[in-house]
Amino acid sequence: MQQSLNIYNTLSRSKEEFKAINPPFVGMYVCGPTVYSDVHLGNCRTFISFDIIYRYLSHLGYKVRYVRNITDAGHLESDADEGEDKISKKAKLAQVEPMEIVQKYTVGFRQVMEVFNALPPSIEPTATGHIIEQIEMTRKMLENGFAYEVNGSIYFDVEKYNKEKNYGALSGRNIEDLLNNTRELGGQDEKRGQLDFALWIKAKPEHLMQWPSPWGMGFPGWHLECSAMSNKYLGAQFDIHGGGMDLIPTHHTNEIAQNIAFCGKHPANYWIHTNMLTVNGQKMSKSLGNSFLPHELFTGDHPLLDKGYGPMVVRFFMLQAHYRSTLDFSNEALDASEKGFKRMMAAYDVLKQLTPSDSSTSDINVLKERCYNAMNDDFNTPVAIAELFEGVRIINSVKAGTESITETDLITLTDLFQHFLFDIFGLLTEEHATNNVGKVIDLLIDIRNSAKANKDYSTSDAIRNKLLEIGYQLKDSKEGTSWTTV
RNA sequence: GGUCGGAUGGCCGAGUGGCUAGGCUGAGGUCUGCAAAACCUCCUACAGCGGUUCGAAUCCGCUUCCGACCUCCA
Repeated sequence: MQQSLNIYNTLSRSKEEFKAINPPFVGMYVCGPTVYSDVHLGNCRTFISFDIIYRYLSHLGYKVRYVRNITDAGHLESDADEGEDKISKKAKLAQVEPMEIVQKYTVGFRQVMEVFNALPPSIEPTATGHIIEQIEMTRKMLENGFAYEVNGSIYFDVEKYNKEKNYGALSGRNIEDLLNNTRELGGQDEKRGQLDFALWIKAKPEHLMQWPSPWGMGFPGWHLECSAMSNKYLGAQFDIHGGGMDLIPTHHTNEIAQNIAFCGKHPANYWIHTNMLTVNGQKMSKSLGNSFLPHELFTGDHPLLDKGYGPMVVRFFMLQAHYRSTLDFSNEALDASEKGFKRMMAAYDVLKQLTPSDSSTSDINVLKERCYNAMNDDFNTPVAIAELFEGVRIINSVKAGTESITETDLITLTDLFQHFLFDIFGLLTEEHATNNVGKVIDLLIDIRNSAKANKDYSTSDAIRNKLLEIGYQLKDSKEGTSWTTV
């Protein structure tokens, strides 16, 4: 068995054995959403991926402090540091308080996460709740000579930073290439260098969101809140920092620069980045207009969808691809996952009813080992699921009587399925019918059995077909008739 | 244009220098009054062209195509 957990680290571009700084404690920071609009499915994929990582680390016995921020200020319309704060802009359009926008989309985000059965993080701090920390950090960066003030705004001096440190360490780019390829953004001449970014932005009087600072009224730049909050809750150096891949070149690169400029320490040992969800091969994004909202997916109310899919089917679909691969979104792929998910869950129900024998025809311990090996290899959920499907085959074969399993192995297998399906993958069984419905169906099964005994097949078929129409499927077997919801 | 990453069977998706996942679909079979489910078997793929090697889909080079980032984006 592969004992150790290996994680692909963006910093080294290779898999590394995971070693916690202070075991059994693990600090993990994940960049959360900017709450100016609904989260779409691509956003969800990232948070579901980190939910799995959080769950697996916890399952292994780590005490994880999982910090995921809510960015509710500072995220500008463009990186020219000229535009308006995204939330401020939305608030003006809707003629509401910025905090109403923030509240609406924060609540919406949490609801969606709950529907996907993603565990809430240990701490969910907000940018507006940490203005003081951000001002303090900015002050320190000025003091350390990595930032400069222009007309009440503070900018980070990237070229100066890069003389002492490696600005492109995370993205793998060198600064000359970046300088040569930076597009002319225009309208921005306060900054000394093209790559410089704002730490603190002077607010115009009409700005809705602004706070007092040593440099006058203003608001913090995007990137800064994550540096400030990770530092506050996880310390200057912690174990894991994550987010979507699209954050690597700018947001995370700048975060690292800020933390180093602030205290000289690289914030995180392992940088984990999740890949994009695509639609017809293209990244799902708000600006491309190809994004799906979770409720559109659940109801099927979207031009690209033939039908709706349950949140657990979507979760299972996402787990069938590795988090570092792009995943393409289509009806066909969702259909396949839906069937696979139902088969998996049906097998779990069967598993609970199996009767043990004196010997096992399959090596359950090897199966278990394979499942853990898969997860230990950079959280390889698709391989782990493939192994579990081998378990499904065993379960169904034992039920059919073509294979057998000992009591010890049965316990191992049951634990394995429970741990993986529910604790680690975070799946939920679809709500089974209430007891009363179950009793009524059992009664109908009895009546149908009498009819069958009398060879009154028109009655027995009618019962089966009508039940199927309203969503309950009967399955005859040697042990009797069972039923499932469709 | 620059940087980086991909191209896997009908579809989705793992993986990897020799033992060639898995799900879905399709075909056949077993079971069954018939269905459904389940189980068994089959359809055996790695973009193209070279090279390294006893052996490559896996390593190297070139070509074609696709994507991401360089503008806000998980």
